[in-house]
Amino acid sequence: MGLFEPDESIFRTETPLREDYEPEDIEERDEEISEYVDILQPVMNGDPPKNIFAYGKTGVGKSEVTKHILQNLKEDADKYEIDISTAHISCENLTSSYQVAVEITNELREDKERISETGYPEQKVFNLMYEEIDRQEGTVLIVLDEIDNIGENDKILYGLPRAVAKGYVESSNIGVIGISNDLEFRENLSAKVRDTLAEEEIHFPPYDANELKSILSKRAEKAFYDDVLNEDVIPLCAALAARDSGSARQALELLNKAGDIARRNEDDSVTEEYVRKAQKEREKDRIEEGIENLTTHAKLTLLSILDFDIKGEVPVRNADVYPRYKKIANKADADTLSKRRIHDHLSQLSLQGILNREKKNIGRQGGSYYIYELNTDMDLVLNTIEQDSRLGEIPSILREKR
DNA sequence: ACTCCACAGGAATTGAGGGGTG
DNA sequence: CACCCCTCAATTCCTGTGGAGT
Repeated sequence: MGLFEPDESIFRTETPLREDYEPEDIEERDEEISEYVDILQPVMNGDPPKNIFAYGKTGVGKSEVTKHILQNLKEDADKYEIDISTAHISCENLTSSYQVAVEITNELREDKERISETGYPEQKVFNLMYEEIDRQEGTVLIVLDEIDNIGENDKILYGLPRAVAKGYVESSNIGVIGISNDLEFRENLSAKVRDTLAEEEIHFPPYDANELKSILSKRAEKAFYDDVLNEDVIPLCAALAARDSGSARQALELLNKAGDIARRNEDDSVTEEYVRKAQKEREKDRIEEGIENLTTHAKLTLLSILDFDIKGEVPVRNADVYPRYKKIANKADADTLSKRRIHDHLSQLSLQGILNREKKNIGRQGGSYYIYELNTDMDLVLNTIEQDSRLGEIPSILREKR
């Protein structure tokens, strides 16, 4: 018997549950689709496209619907020999207009002619980008997915929509479709950017439990063998996801993971219990990933809190954490950061849900401050941090103190 | 109602590390 | 090689804040 063999107990195929799966038909988003169609209709007559701002929380179908719409638009345009090109830019790891401009340029270029991500002056990159856009003919639709990542730095959102008017681009029309899951992002845009970018808006509401149920059922039919799922599994996944985020991604992940666990246990049916386990595992994975990606000093900060926690001396305030952090950093042979910086790290760790914090105010005697405590299992923290060799013996020393 | 503590968090700046051109 | 560009963690400096004590 080999190391591997086909497994036919649970999954036919996991593909329909994966994040990158593109279904033929989009479920439960008819309204948004028809809004898109109405707005983009003029493009078919060769008129300049309107800029669109699509917003809604993660996993509510913004990207899926947008891809689906542009795919259809392109196919239909082809039939009538209308020139349309599209670029879908994921701004997930892009934090400035500069980086987005580089990415757009590279997306439109051949692979071997990609430009470097740093080094050029900003204006040069913008010019390269406009050149590349100009090379396309007809209408160019640029999707900026998760555009909120660029934060304050919204130069590109000002430049792109005006490129034609200003003469940087002559032979094509540009349409920008911004996608954001941060609802405040739109408000924080400068007025001149907001007016042009959010010419048209499409709002994606969270899915409710019923909508999730129907999405899950469709996918599950393809993914699982018949009668593998217990009756209440899909409703439970739908309910958990609807209550938490209304995200289809979360619901699908849950279902996939529940199946995974069933297979691991060599069970031939997926039960509600597995769904609940999957829910817990998901949370654990999220925290683990968060910790792994912390910088050395953020980890040292976290270990300082953990040290207090071991002795039951939580919650603690930054004023007390800082000296402890210094001690631990010295032991780890790292130089110590400023108090202000540790204050930022603590803030960041709290936002990620790794720490808990609570505001205190004792008036005249000391004004206001935060108190922190661990919001995560100690062993999970230690196990994860132990893998970072830069921290040497520190995690194991702390472990022994437990 | 007013005061006043000291911390939270914004703003400006730096310097090392990625890379470019000529 | 010299000189220029962008990014990001970190530093320094500083103002705004909320409520216990008066």
